[in-house]
Amino acid sequence: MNDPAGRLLLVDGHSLAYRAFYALPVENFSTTGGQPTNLVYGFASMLANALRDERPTHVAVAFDVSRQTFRTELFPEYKAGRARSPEEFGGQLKILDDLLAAMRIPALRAPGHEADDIIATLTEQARGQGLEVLILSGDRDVLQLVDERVTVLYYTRAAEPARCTPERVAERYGLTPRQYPDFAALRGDPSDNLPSIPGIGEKTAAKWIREYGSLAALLDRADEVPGKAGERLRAALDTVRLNRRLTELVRDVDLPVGPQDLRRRPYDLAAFTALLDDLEFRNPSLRERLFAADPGGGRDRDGESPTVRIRGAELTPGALAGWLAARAGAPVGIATVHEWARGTGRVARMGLATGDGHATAFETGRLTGADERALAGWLADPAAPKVVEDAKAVHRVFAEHGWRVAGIAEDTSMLAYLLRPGLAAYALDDLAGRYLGRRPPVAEGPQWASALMVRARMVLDLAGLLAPRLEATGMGGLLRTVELPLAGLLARMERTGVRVDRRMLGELEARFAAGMAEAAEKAARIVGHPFNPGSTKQLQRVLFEELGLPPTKRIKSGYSTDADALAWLATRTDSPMPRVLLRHRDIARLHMTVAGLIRELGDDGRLHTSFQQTVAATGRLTSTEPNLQVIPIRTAEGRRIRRAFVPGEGYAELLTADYSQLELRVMAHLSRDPMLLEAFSSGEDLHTTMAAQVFGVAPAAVDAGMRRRIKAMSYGLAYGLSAFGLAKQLGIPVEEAGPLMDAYFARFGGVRDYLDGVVEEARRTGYTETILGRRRYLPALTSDQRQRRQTAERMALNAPIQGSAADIVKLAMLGVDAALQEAGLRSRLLLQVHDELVLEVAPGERDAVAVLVRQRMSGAYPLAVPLETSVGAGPDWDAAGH
DNA sequence: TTTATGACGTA
DNA sequence: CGTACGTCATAAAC
Repeated sequence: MNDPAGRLLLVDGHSLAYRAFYALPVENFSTTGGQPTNLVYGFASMLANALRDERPTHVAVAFDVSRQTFRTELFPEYKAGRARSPEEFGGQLKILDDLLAAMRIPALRAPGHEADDIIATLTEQARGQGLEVLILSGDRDVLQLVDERVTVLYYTRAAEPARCTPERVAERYGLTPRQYPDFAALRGDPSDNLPSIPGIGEKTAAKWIREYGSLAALLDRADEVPGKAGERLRAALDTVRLNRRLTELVRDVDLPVGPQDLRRRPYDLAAFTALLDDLEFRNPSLRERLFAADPGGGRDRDGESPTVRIRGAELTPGALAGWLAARAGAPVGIATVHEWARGTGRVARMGLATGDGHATAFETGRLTGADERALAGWLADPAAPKVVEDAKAVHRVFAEHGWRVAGIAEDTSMLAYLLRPGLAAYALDDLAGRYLGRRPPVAEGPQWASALMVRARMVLDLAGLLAPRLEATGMGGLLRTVELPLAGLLARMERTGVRVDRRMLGELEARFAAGMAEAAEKAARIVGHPFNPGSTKQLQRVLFEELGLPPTKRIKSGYSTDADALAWLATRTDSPMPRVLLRHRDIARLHMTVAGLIRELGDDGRLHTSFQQTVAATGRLTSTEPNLQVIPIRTAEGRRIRRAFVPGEGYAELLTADYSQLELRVMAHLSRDPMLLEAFSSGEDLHTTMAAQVFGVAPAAVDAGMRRRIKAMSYGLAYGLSAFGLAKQLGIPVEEAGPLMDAYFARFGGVRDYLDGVVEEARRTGYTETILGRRRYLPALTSDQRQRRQTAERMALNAPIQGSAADIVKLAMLGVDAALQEAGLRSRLLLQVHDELVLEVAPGERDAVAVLVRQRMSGAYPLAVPLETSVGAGPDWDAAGH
């Protein structure tokens, strides 16, 4: 049904918001910052579906302004008795306004009137202009507007709204739409608090309206209505008349816009994507539906850049050398397509673009020999500035061709990460919408060449936008002297990988699998039937129902079965079950780790992890596929896995070097607490020295328990530990933990002052800062929700400590790598595990490497306390540890 | 098939 | 009611 005049979709905003809010459990929908999003999510989803299914040419959303309307003037009890909406409701309505603004959909409000009245008014006007009207609502009052050209999409709990046409209304109520408000007035409406007539229900009300044709006719002839029901009607005439005035929708509200002003417009893509990111809406289906509903198409046409038309074409063979030479010295944006995913593989195709509007694209496999040499030379030229989307990936993929890359001047993902860490993703496709208001074309299919040119230009434009912002925040140096050089180093480490003994891993896998089976059988014997100990749900049934063990901590799905809970159960019962389950957990965990390593192992017998440089909000690196930062170390069985990490062909040993108490030293440096500084310079065991201070005894008199408590508190403080948490950690009553903290701060008060000060300053400025100026923004610090605010406070006091430690380790990595090269050694960095570096040592280089690593690590950054590094070497990772 | 949850390893 | 992560298996939703 295509209508030249168009289709107008009118949405009852409050009604839809209300449905969304109660349809989706608020506890499942909130950002990591604690902002509830269930309402916005549900609303966006319903709206996106309606836009997709109805394809309206015009759209508006109407909202109630407040409860004060002409109806409450007439009838103060109108809608009284409705439960006050929870606080999460109103807050999300504000976000809804932002969402609609970004989608360029008008949000209409009219003081003194309800959303329904606005809808009725626009419907009336649209009817006059020949528009088809669709009304999306969960409120039946709008049914009175239905006619041949006006359909109500009535939202119930069902997934799809019901299409209410005149036929449907007749079917459902036996009434015409015009008769609906008559019927509603007679019946009353509990949700609007309209009184009903005792004894008169839906059936009678509908019958009367049908018989008499209208409410007016019925009331005129009220005397003729027979029986008890007639008496009741006559007793309630005033009520019914009032009801009728309340149910009639106003069709001439004074509005600043008419239907013609509601024509759909392209999204404000920058605002729109930024909002989706802020809300942490990552559901691809929702995102896709919302983008698909953008009348702007959400996608750029080929060949156009934000500011200029790109002049370029797929490269003629032999032309690349000339193209590059003509642009000598100018920053060139690069976009690539790899042969396989994960930032690895060779480069299949690439696009290049400069700021003057020139661009080109080509397949690397079809370059002439001269072009290939020109490209390799240009890539390796530090004086040829390159602007890329992901420097580490660029280093890695070009290395597959044997080409070294130098002169990377900007990296858009790094820029965006430093400017705003903690976002879900920093790929071009994520950033372009937010910052350029455009969506990059997909570099596939017949249009790949122009798409790559546009993408390359977008990379360049994005960097042009972000780089000045980064300079303004003082993080330019961090980018250029730490992160960009580190990207090259990480690419090398990833490509190198770490050798593992496949056979040893295979044996461990079998051993752990057997151990799991054994523990599972033991558990089955105890309860009398087999079950899956890996299933939390089955575990809960076995423990708390079948064995009747005492309840543990409550979680969403019942009672917790985590290690703490099982250990507690073990002390509370004679049943061997908790211990068997703990054993099963341990082995299952080890099995999983080993199986994962085996799966990731390449044909070269080495594990090539990926280091993520733009994930952790504090500035740390992370490791994925496999995650080599979580290889077990605490138990003997776990360390067996470390023994499988060995030096590769041509190398003699592994060497590990780690910082001692790096975060505590950072805390001492940042707080300048005199006692803590002194404790570090004494050279004695740190925790013992501190315990002696706190407990007021000689260091020799400090026992293991005292030391343990102080150590736990020192580390805990850097995480925002409370007395309650400390008590739980140490297994002591809160009444003991409080005084312990007081005693600690009596000696190390500077630490407390510092931690308080960090939070205070972050609240003022909106962000925390590390020693290298790396920022973390924490807007939740000023939240009026306590829980949210306190979480942000803990993040605020931890971020400078963890982040500065990360800064130092990154500096150390660069220092170590540079020193190895300067010394002409073959030994090389393999892994970083937060405060530990793992190297592969060439024969005969161990002592030189040990000295150099210690020097560079301890000298990475001057702190107010010495940076101590311990170094060990051995035939495997476990043996190298200390 | 995809997404959410609980659990747990590391620093 | 202690920060920062990634991975897995299971269960639920689809």
